[in-house]
Amino acid sequence: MTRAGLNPDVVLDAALTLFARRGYHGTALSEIAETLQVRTPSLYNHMGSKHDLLLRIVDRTTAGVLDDFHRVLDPDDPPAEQLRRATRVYAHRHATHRREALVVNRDTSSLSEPAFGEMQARRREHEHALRAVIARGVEAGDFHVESPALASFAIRELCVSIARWFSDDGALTAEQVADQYSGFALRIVGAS
Amino acid sequence: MTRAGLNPDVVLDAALTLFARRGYHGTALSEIAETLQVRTPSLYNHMGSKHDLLLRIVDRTTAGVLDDFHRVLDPDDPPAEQLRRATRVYAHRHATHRREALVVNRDTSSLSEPAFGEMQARRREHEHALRAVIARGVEAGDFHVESPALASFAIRELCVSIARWFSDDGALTAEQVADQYSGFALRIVGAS
DNA sequence: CAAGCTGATGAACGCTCGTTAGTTTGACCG
DNA sequence: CGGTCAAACTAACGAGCGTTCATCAGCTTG
Repeated sequence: MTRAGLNPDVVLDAALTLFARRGYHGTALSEIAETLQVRTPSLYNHMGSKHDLLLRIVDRTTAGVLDDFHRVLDPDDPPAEQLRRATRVYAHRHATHRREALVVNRDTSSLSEPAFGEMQARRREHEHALRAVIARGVEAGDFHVESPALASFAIRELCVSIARWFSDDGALTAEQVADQYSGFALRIVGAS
Repeated sequence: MTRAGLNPDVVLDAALTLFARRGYHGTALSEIAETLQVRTPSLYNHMGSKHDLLLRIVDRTTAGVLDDFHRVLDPDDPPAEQLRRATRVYAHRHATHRREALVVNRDTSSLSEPAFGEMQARRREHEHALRAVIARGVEAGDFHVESPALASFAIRELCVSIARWFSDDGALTAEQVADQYSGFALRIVGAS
Protein backbone atom coordinates (compact mmCIF):
# COMPACT_ATOMS: atom_id res chain seq x y z
CA MET A 1 0.00 0.00 0.00
CA THR A 2 1.36 3.40 -0.99
CA ARG A 3 1.35 6.54 1.10
CA ALA A 4 -2.25 7.77 0.85
CA GLY A 5 -3.91 4.46 0.05
CA LEU A 6 -6.36 6.01 -2.37
CA ASN A 7 -8.53 3.88 -4.64
CA PRO A 8 -11.48 4.42 -6.97
CA ASP A 9 -14.07 3.37 -4.37
CA VAL A 10 -12.77 5.76 -1.73
CA VAL A 11 -12.78 8.65 -4.19
CA LEU A 12 -16.31 7.85 -5.32
CA ASP A 13 -17.51 7.63 -1.74
CA ALA A 14 -16.02 11.00 -0.79
CA ALA A 15 -17.54 12.57 -3.90
CA LEU A 16 -20.89 11.06 -2.98
CA THR A 17 -20.82 12.62 0.47
CA LEU A 18 -19.93 16.08 -0.81
CA PHE A 19 -22.21 16.02 -3.86
CA ALA A 20 -25.07 15.11 -1.50
CA ARG A 21 -24.24 17.98 0.83
CA ARG A 22 -23.42 20.82 -1.57
CA GLY A 23 -24.56 19.57 -4.94
CA TYR A 24 -22.50 18.65 -7.99
CA HIS A 25 -21.78 22.18 -9.19
CA GLY A 26 -21.34 23.35 -5.61
CA THR A 27 -18.58 20.84 -4.91
CA ALA A 28 -14.98 21.41 -6.04
CA LEU A 29 -12.56 18.58 -6.67
CA SER A 30 -10.24 20.36 -4.26
CA GLU A 31 -12.80 19.72 -1.50
CA ILE A 32 -12.93 16.03 -2.32
CA ALA A 33 -9.14 15.94 -2.27
CA GLU A 34 -9.02 17.74 1.06
CA THR A 35 -11.42 15.22 2.57
CA LEU A 36 -9.03 12.47 1.51
CA GLN A 37 -5.95 14.44 2.63
CA VAL A 38 -4.50 14.46 -0.85
CA ARG A 39 -3.70 17.08 -3.49
CA THR A 40 -6.30 17.55 -6.21
CA PRO A 41 -4.39 16.06 -9.19
CA SER A 42 -3.91 12.78 -7.30
CA LEU A 43 -7.62 12.11 -7.76
CA TYR A 44 -7.02 11.61 -11.48
CA ASN A 45 -5.14 8.39 -10.76
CA HIS A 46 -8.48 6.93 -9.66
CA MET A 47 -11.16 8.57 -11.76
CA GLY A 48 -11.79 9.74 -15.29
CA SER A 49 -13.22 13.17 -14.59
CA LYS A 50 -15.56 14.97 -12.22
CA HIS A 51 -18.43 14.35 -14.57
CA ASP A 52 -17.54 10.66 -14.63
CA LEU A 53 -18.01 10.48 -10.86
CA LEU A 54 -21.55 11.81 -11.17
CA LEU A 55 -22.28 9.42 -13.97
CA ARG A 56 -21.13 6.39 -11.99
CA ILE A 57 -23.19 7.44 -8.97
CA VAL A 58 -26.36 7.92 -10.99
CA ASP A 59 -25.86 4.75 -13.01
CA ARG A 60 -25.28 2.52 -10.04
CA THR A 61 -28.23 3.96 -8.14
CA THR A 62 -30.87 3.86 -10.85
CA ALA A 63 -29.87 0.32 -11.74
CA GLY A 64 -30.22 -0.64 -8.08
CA VAL A 65 -33.73 0.75 -7.90
CA LEU A 66 -34.92 -1.37 -10.82
CA ASP A 67 -33.12 -4.43 -9.44
CA ASP A 68 -34.88 -3.98 -6.11
CA PHE A 69 -38.26 -3.63 -7.75
CA HIS A 70 -38.08 -6.74 -9.91
CA ARG A 71 -36.58 -8.78 -7.10
CA VAL A 72 -39.42 -8.20 -4.66
CA LEU A 73 -42.32 -8.18 -7.13
CA ASP A 74 -44.09 -11.53 -7.20
CA PRO A 75 -46.58 -11.63 -10.11
CA ASP A 76 -48.77 -14.01 -8.12
CA ASP A 77 -49.23 -11.60 -5.23
CA PRO A 78 -52.42 -9.53 -5.00
CA PRO A 79 -51.96 -5.83 -5.91
CA ALA A 80 -51.97 -4.70 -2.28
CA GLU A 81 -49.08 -6.99 -1.40
CA GLN A 82 -47.23 -5.99 -4.58
CA LEU A 83 -47.62 -2.32 -3.72
CA ARG A 84 -46.57 -2.90 -0.13
CA ARG A 85 -43.40 -4.74 -1.12
CA ALA A 86 -42.49 -2.35 -3.94
CA THR A 87 -42.96 0.67 -1.70
CA ARG A 88 -41.15 -0.87 1.24
CA VAL A 89 -38.03 -1.67 -0.73
CA TYR A 90 -38.07 1.74 -2.43
CA ALA A 91 -38.52 3.56 0.87
CA HIS A 92 -35.88 1.39 2.52
CA ARG A 93 -33.36 2.24 -0.18
CA HIS A 94 -33.90 5.95 0.34
CA ALA A 95 -33.22 5.57 4.05
CA THR A 96 -30.13 3.41 3.60
CA HIS A 97 -28.76 5.20 0.53
CA ARG A 98 -29.53 8.79 1.43
CA ARG A 99 -26.56 10.37 -0.33
CA GLU A 100 -27.19 8.57 -3.59
CA ALA A 101 -30.84 9.56 -3.54
CA LEU A 102 -30.06 13.22 -2.88
CA VAL A 103 -27.54 13.38 -5.70
CA VAL A 104 -29.74 11.59 -8.21
CA ASN A 105 -32.72 13.80 -7.44
CA ARG A 106 -30.81 17.06 -7.41
CA ASP A 107 -28.01 16.78 -9.95
CA THR A 108 -29.33 14.51 -12.65
CA SER A 109 -29.91 17.58 -14.80
CA SER A 110 -26.14 18.13 -14.83
CA LEU A 111 -25.63 14.87 -16.72
CA SER A 112 -24.74 15.11 -20.38
CA GLU A 113 -26.30 13.01 -23.07
CA PRO A 114 -26.69 10.13 -23.53
CA ALA A 115 -26.45 9.49 -19.79
CA PHE A 116 -29.30 11.86 -19.01
CA GLY A 117 -31.63 10.14 -21.44
CA GLU A 118 -30.76 6.67 -20.15
CA MET A 119 -31.38 7.79 -16.61
CA GLN A 120 -34.76 9.23 -17.54
CA ALA A 121 -35.69 5.98 -19.25
CA ARG A 122 -34.92 3.98 -16.11
CA ARG A 123 -36.89 6.41 -13.99
CA ARG A 124 -39.82 6.09 -16.33
CA GLU A 125 -39.62 2.31 -16.28
CA HIS A 126 -39.93 2.26 -12.50
CA GLU A 127 -42.70 4.84 -12.62
CA HIS A 128 -44.72 2.87 -15.16
CA ALA A 129 -44.21 -0.41 -13.36
CA LEU A 130 -45.54 1.04 -10.12
CA ARG A 131 -48.40 2.68 -11.95
CA ALA A 132 -49.32 -0.67 -13.49
CA VAL A 133 -49.55 -2.25 -10.04
CA ILE A 134 -51.90 0.50 -8.92
CA ALA A 135 -53.98 0.25 -12.08
CA ARG A 136 -54.41 -3.51 -11.52
CA GLY A 137 -55.50 -2.82 -7.95
CA VAL A 138 -58.08 -0.33 -9.17
CA GLU A 139 -59.40 -2.76 -11.77
CA ALA A 140 -59.65 -5.48 -9.15
CA GLY A 141 -61.61 -3.12 -6.92
CA ASP A 142 -58.95 -3.28 -4.21
CA PHE A 143 -57.76 0.32 -4.68
CA HIS A 144 -59.78 3.49 -5.08
CA VAL A 145 -58.03 6.41 -6.76
CA GLU A 146 -59.12 8.74 -9.53
CA SER A 147 -55.75 8.67 -11.26
CA PRO A 148 -53.22 5.83 -10.92
CA ALA A 149 -50.60 8.14 -12.45
CA LEU A 150 -51.12 10.77 -9.78
CA ALA A 151 -51.03 8.19 -7.00
CA SER A 152 -47.89 6.63 -8.45
CA PHE A 153 -46.14 9.99 -8.58
CA ALA A 154 -47.22 10.74 -5.04
CA ILE A 155 -46.02 7.44 -3.60
CA ARG A 156 -42.67 7.54 -5.38
CA GLU A 157 -41.90 11.10 -4.33
CA LEU A 158 -43.05 10.30 -0.82
CA CYS A 159 -40.32 7.67 -0.57
CA VAL A 160 -37.73 9.91 -2.23
CA SER A 161 -38.29 12.53 0.43
CA ILE A 162 -37.15 10.13 3.14
CA ALA A 163 -33.60 10.85 2.06
CA ARG A 164 -34.12 14.47 3.04
CA TRP A 165 -34.78 13.88 6.74
CA PHE A 166 -33.81 10.34 7.69
CA SER A 167 -30.96 9.89 10.13
CA ASP A 168 -29.28 6.76 11.38
CA ASP A 169 -29.30 8.33 14.82
CA GLY A 170 -33.03 9.02 14.72
CA ALA A 171 -35.83 7.34 16.64
CA LEU A 172 -36.81 5.04 13.78
CA THR A 173 -34.75 2.45 11.93
CA ALA A 174 -34.78 2.22 8.15
CA GLU A 175 -36.98 -0.85 8.41
CA GLN A 176 -39.51 0.88 10.64
CA VAL A 177 -39.70 3.87 8.32
CA ALA A 178 -40.07 1.60 5.31
CA ASP A 179 -42.91 -0.26 7.00
CA GLN A 180 -44.75 2.91 7.94
CA TYR A 181 -44.30 4.43 4.49
CA SER A 182 -45.57 1.34 2.74
CA GLY A 183 -48.60 1.70 5.02
CA PHE A 184 -48.97 5.31 3.84
CA ALA A 185 -48.86 4.09 0.25
CA LEU A 186 -51.70 1.64 0.83
CA ARG A 187 -53.72 4.38 2.46
CA ILE A 188 -53.07 6.74 -0.45
CA VAL A 189 -54.55 4.27 -2.93
CA GLY A 190 -57.46 3.65 -0.60
CA ALA A 191 -56.75 -0.03 0.03
CA SER A 192 -59.27 -1.37 2.48
CA MET B 1 -37.98 53.86 -20.76
CA THR B 2 -34.37 53.26 -21.84
CA ARG B 3 -33.11 50.85 -24.45
CA ALA B 4 -33.42 47.45 -22.82
CA GLY B 5 -36.21 48.21 -20.36
CA LEU B 6 -34.68 46.14 -17.60
CA ASN B 7 -35.94 46.32 -14.04
CA PRO B 8 -35.42 44.42 -10.77
CA ASP B 9 -38.52 42.27 -11.20
CA VAL B 10 -37.60 41.14 -14.69
CA VAL B 11 -34.08 40.20 -13.56
CA LEU B 12 -35.41 38.27 -10.58
CA ASP B 13 -37.88 36.42 -12.77
CA ALA B 14 -35.23 35.40 -15.29
CA ALA B 15 -32.98 34.25 -12.46
CA LEU B 16 -35.84 32.25 -11.00
CA THR B 17 -36.41 30.41 -14.26
CA LEU B 18 -32.75 29.51 -14.71
CA PHE B 19 -32.06 28.67 -11.06
CA ALA B 20 -35.04 26.31 -11.18
CA ARG B 21 -33.74 24.62 -14.31
CA ARG B 22 -30.00 24.34 -13.66
CA GLY B 23 -29.62 25.18 -9.99
CA TYR B 24 -27.99 28.19 -8.36
CA HIS B 25 -24.38 27.08 -8.81
CA GLY B 26 -25.18 25.70 -12.24
CA THR B 27 -26.45 29.04 -13.51
CA ALA B 28 -24.09 31.80 -14.65
CA LEU B 29 -25.05 35.45 -14.59
CA SER B 30 -24.09 35.54 -18.25
CA GLU B 31 -26.94 33.11 -18.94
CA ILE B 32 -29.42 35.34 -17.14
CA ALA B 33 -28.10 38.30 -19.12
CA GLU B 34 -28.41 36.39 -22.37
CA THR B 35 -32.03 35.54 -21.61
CA LEU B 36 -32.70 39.27 -21.20
CA GLN B 37 -30.65 40.18 -24.28
CA VAL B 38 -28.29 42.30 -22.26
CA ARG B 39 -24.58 42.20 -21.29
CA THR B 40 -23.77 40.74 -17.91
CA PRO B 41 -22.68 43.96 -16.11
CA SER B 42 -26.03 45.60 -16.88
CA LEU B 43 -27.64 43.27 -14.39
CA TYR B 44 -25.86 45.08 -11.58
CA ASN B 45 -28.03 48.15 -12.17
CA HIS B 46 -30.99 46.10 -10.91
CA MET B 47 -29.61 43.71 -8.30
CA GLY B 48 -27.09 43.60 -5.48
CA SER B 49 -25.35 40.36 -6.33
CA LYS B 50 -26.06 36.84 -7.53
CA HIS B 51 -26.38 35.67 -3.95
CA ASP B 52 -28.84 38.46 -3.29
CA LEU B 53 -31.12 37.11 -6.02
CA LEU B 54 -31.24 33.72 -4.32
CA LEU B 55 -31.89 35.36 -0.98
CA ARG B 56 -34.82 37.38 -2.29
CA ILE B 57 -36.36 34.29 -3.93
CA VAL B 58 -36.10 32.19 -0.79
CA ASP B 59 -37.30 34.97 1.48
CA ARG B 60 -40.35 35.81 -0.55
CA THR B 61 -41.32 32.16 -0.94
CA THR B 62 -40.95 30.98 2.65
CA ALA B 63 -42.84 34.04 3.86
CA GLY B 64 -45.62 33.25 1.41
CA VAL B 65 -45.93 29.69 2.70
CA LEU B 66 -46.47 30.86 6.27
CA ASP B 67 -48.88 33.56 5.13
CA ASP B 68 -50.93 30.97 3.25
CA PHE B 69 -51.03 28.66 6.24
CA HIS B 70 -52.22 31.21 8.76
CA ARG B 71 -54.70 32.70 6.33
CA VAL B 72 -56.59 29.45 5.72
CA LEU B 73 -56.35 27.94 9.19
CA ASP B 74 -59.52 28.50 11.17
CA PRO B 75 -59.00 27.50 14.83
CA ASP B 76 -62.65 26.58 15.11
CA ASP B 77 -62.49 24.02 12.31
CA PRO B 78 -62.19 20.33 13.20
CA PRO B 79 -58.71 18.83 12.60
CA ALA B 80 -59.74 17.12 9.37
CA GLU B 81 -60.89 20.38 7.82
CA GLN B 82 -57.80 22.17 9.10
CA LEU B 83 -55.56 19.53 7.54
CA ARG B 84 -57.51 19.61 4.29
CA ARG B 85 -57.24 23.37 3.96
CA ALA B 86 -53.59 23.54 5.04
CA THR B 87 -52.63 20.81 2.61
CA ARG B 88 -54.67 22.20 -0.23
CA VAL B 89 -53.10 25.65 -0.06
CA TYR B 90 -49.61 24.18 0.30
CA ALA B 91 -50.11 21.82 -2.63
CA HIS B 92 -51.67 24.58 -4.70
CA ARG B 93 -48.69 26.85 -4.09
CA HIS B 94 -46.30 24.16 -5.33
CA ALA B 95 -48.28 23.82 -8.53
CA THR B 96 -48.56 27.55 -9.17
CA HIS B 97 -45.07 28.50 -7.96
CA ARG B 98 -43.06 25.61 -9.34
CA ARG B 99 -39.84 27.50 -9.95
CA GLU B 100 -39.76 29.01 -6.48
CA ALA B 101 -40.35 25.61 -4.89
CA LEU B 102 -37.61 23.94 -6.91
CA VAL B 103 -35.08 26.62 -6.01
CA VAL B 104 -35.94 26.68 -2.33
CA ASN B 105 -35.76 22.92 -2.03
CA ARG B 106 -32.56 22.52 -4.00
CA ASP B 107 -30.42 25.58 -3.36
CA THR B 108 -31.25 26.66 0.16
CA SER B 109 -27.98 25.11 1.30
CA SER B 110 -26.15 27.70 -0.82
CA LEU B 111 -27.48 30.49 1.39
CA SER B 112 -25.07 32.13 3.77
CA GLU B 113 -25.87 32.91 7.36
CA PRO B 114 -27.96 34.38 8.76
CA ALA B 115 -30.31 33.83 5.83
CA PHE B 116 -29.96 30.06 6.01
CA GLY B 117 -30.88 29.98 9.69
CA GLU B 118 -33.88 32.23 9.20
CA MET B 119 -35.11 30.07 6.37
CA GLN B 120 -34.75 26.92 8.46
CA ALA B 121 -36.70 28.56 11.27
CA ARG B 122 -39.60 29.35 8.94
CA ARG B 123 -39.56 25.86 7.56
CA ARG B 124 -39.65 24.45 11.08
CA GLU B 125 -42.51 26.75 12.02
CA HIS B 126 -44.64 25.42 9.18
CA GLU B 127 -43.61 21.87 9.97
CA HIS B 128 -44.52 22.17 13.65
CA ALA B 129 -47.81 23.92 12.90
CA LEU B 130 -48.88 21.11 10.57
CA ARG B 131 -47.70 18.52 13.06
CA ALA B 132 -49.82 20.16 15.75
CA VAL B 133 -52.91 19.87 13.58
CA ILE B 134 -52.24 16.16 13.11
CA ALA B 135 -51.56 15.65 16.81
CA ARG B 136 -54.88 17.27 17.69
CA GLY B 137 -56.63 15.01 15.21
CA VAL B 138 -55.03 11.97 16.81
CA GLU B 139 -56.02 13.11 20.29
CA ALA B 140 -59.57 13.69 19.13
CA GLY B 141 -59.64 10.19 17.70
CA ASP B 142 -60.21 11.53 14.16
CA PHE B 143 -56.76 10.54 12.84
CA HIS B 144 -54.86 7.29 13.29
CA VAL B 145 -51.10 7.46 12.86
CA GLU B 146 -48.24 6.12 14.95
CA SER B 147 -46.15 9.26 14.63
CA PRO B 148 -47.60 12.71 13.84
CA ALA B 149 -44.06 13.85 13.02
CA LEU B 150 -43.63 11.17 10.37
CA ALA B 151 -47.05 11.89 8.87
CA SER B 152 -46.32 15.62 8.84
CA PHE B 153 -43.02 15.08 7.03
CA ALA B 154 -44.70 12.79 4.56
CA ILE B 155 -47.54 15.17 3.75
CA ARG B 156 -45.31 18.20 3.37
CA GLU B 157 -42.84 16.46 1.10
CA LEU B 158 -45.70 15.00 -0.88
CA CYS B 159 -46.84 18.51 -1.72
CA VAL B 160 -43.31 19.72 -2.43
CA SER B 161 -42.89 17.02 -5.02
CA ILE B 162 -45.74 18.46 -7.08
CA ALA B 163 -43.31 21.11 -8.30
CA ARG B 164 -41.24 18.34 -9.87
CA TRP B 165 -43.87 17.07 -12.29
CA PHE B 166 -46.73 19.57 -12.53
CA SER B 167 -47.28 21.31 -15.83
CA ASP B 168 -49.73 24.02 -16.81
CA ASP B 169 -50.34 22.08 -20.00
CA GLY B 170 -51.13 18.85 -18.16
CA ALA B 171 -54.45 17.10 -17.75
CA LEU B 172 -55.08 18.49 -14.27
CA THR B 173 -55.36 22.09 -13.12
CA ALA B 174 -53.56 23.31 -10.00
CA GLU B 175 -56.88 23.30 -8.15
CA GLN B 176 -57.64 19.70 -9.12
CA VAL B 177 -54.18 18.54 -8.04
CA ALA B 178 -54.50 20.44 -4.78
CA ASP B 179 -57.86 18.82 -4.09
CA GLN B 180 -56.58 15.32 -4.81
CA TYR B 181 -53.45 15.82 -2.74
CA SER B 182 -55.39 17.13 0.25
CA GLY B 183 -57.41 13.94 -0.10
CA PHE B 184 -54.15 11.94 -0.03
CA ALA B 185 -53.17 13.77 3.15
CA LEU B 186 -56.40 12.81 4.89
CA ARG B 187 -55.89 9.22 3.83
CA ILE B 188 -52.32 9.22 5.12
CA VAL B 189 -53.45 10.23 8.60
CA GLY B 190 -56.22 7.66 8.47
CA ALA B 191 -59.11 10.11 8.68
CA SER B 192 -62.36 8.24 8.43
C1' DC C 1 -31.10 73.17 -27.69
C1' DA C 2 -28.18 72.47 -23.74
C1' DA C 3 -27.62 70.19 -19.20
C1' DG C 4 -28.15 66.40 -16.41
C1' DC C 5 -29.37 61.94 -15.12
C1' DT C 6 -30.32 56.95 -15.68
C1' DG C 7 -28.70 52.84 -17.24
C1' DA C 8 -26.32 49.87 -20.81
C1' DT C 9 -21.63 48.92 -22.17
C1' DG C 10 -16.53 47.27 -23.08
C1' DA C 11 -12.57 46.28 -20.67
C1' DA C 12 -10.49 44.41 -17.13
C1' DC C 13 -9.81 42.55 -12.27
C1' DG C 14 -8.78 38.68 -9.19
C1' DC C 15 -10.11 34.35 -8.28
C1' DT C 16 -11.32 29.50 -8.63
C1' DC C 17 -12.25 25.82 -11.38
C1' DG C 18 -11.17 21.20 -13.90
C1' DT C 19 -7.50 19.25 -16.08
C1' DT C 20 -2.65 18.05 -17.92
C1' DA C 21 2.38 17.35 -17.83
C1' DG C 22 6.55 16.29 -15.80
C1' DT C 23 8.94 15.03 -11.65
C1' DT C 24 9.62 12.70 -7.34
C1' DT C 25 8.48 9.42 -3.94
C1' DG C 26 7.98 5.01 -1.87
C1' DA C 27 6.47 0.19 -1.79
C1' DC C 28 7.39 -4.24 -3.81
C1' DC C 29 10.20 -8.05 -6.20
C1' DG C 30 14.11 -10.60 -7.77
C1' DC D 1 20.33 -3.95 -2.48
C1' DG D 2 19.00 -2.09 -7.00
C1' DG D 3 15.40 -1.81 -10.42
C1' DT D 4 10.67 -1.17 -11.48
C1' DC D 5 6.31 0.65 -11.44
C1' DA D 6 2.30 2.73 -9.50
C1' DA D 7 0.87 6.76 -7.50
C1' DA D 8 1.22 11.31 -5.21
C1' DC D 9 3.42 15.51 -5.83
C1' DT D 10 4.49 20.60 -7.81
C1' DA D 11 3.59 23.66 -11.35
C1' DA D 12 1.03 25.48 -14.70
C1' DC D 13 -2.63 25.91 -18.25
C1' DG D 14 -6.88 27.94 -20.26
C1' DA D 15 -11.37 28.93 -19.33
C1' DG D 16 -15.08 30.80 -16.89
C1' DC D 17 -16.79 32.91 -12.95
C1' DG D 18 -18.77 37.19 -10.20
C1' DT D 19 -17.79 41.76 -9.86
C1' DT D 20 -16.01 46.71 -10.58
C1' DC D 21 -15.23 50.90 -13.07
C1' DA D 22 -14.91 54.38 -16.29
C1' DT D 23 -17.23 55.53 -20.42
C1' DC D 24 -20.89 56.37 -23.48
C1' DA D 25 -25.69 56.69 -25.26
C1' DG D 26 -30.24 58.41 -25.00
C1' DC D 27 -34.15 60.18 -22.66
C1' DT D 28 -35.98 63.93 -19.68
C1' DT D 29 -36.26 68.52 -18.04
C1' DG D 30 -35.84 73.70 -18.14
